[in-house]
Amino acid sequence: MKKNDNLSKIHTFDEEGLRLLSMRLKEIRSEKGISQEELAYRSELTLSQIARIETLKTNPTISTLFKIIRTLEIKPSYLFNFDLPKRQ
Amino acid sequence: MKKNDNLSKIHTFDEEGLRLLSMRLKEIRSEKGISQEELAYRSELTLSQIARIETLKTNPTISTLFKIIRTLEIKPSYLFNFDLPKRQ
DNA sequence: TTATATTACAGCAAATACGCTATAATATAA
DNA sequence: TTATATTATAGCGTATTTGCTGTAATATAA
Repeated sequence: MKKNDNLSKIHTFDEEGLRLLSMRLKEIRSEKGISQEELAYRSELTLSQIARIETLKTNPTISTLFKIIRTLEIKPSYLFNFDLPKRQ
Repeated sequence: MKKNDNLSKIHTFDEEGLRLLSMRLKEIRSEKGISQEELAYRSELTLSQIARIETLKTNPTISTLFKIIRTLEIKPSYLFNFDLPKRQ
């Protein structure tokens, strides 16, 4: 997987955004008292993928996040309830 | 590009979510009076990619959307201000 | 402690996102 | 109308996501 090779990256990784997203997902999953495995199963995603999102090992597609959002029965804006300042 | 080959799809495409997202992006871009090209340039994305998002030809990664969000100087929740009902 | 549940990590193959470049189609202005 | 701006489409190459399948590490329970 080689995530430490930051030299060969075209599709750039917004680490700050991904970190905030990961935090929100963990928070909401904890609120709902659901494990990564249960979320994966109910979302029709793999446990791998849920873990990769929460540990910042991947840059998920929006459809993957939509699956999670639908499963958690939340509004998309609830998962994305954080600020992302403009880059200077 | 072959978007009509729905038989060999693993990474599933949430068409409804992508359509809602596309609508919000067009709306916000129009509110701000900015062209796809201008948005692409300022976001450091390609015009191709912006067009693909708005015409539902791609399933963008969240980092791509974060670039757009930062450029438009909006909250992530503003772009995701729509509902996604749970799948039965 | 030991057992169990949960989370993290790893490698492979298939599918796809994205940059790049060009062109076509469409809308808007003159 | 013609010119110009904007949006849509297309193909190619590379990097990446995701599923799949394990295994390891860590937390929790007994």
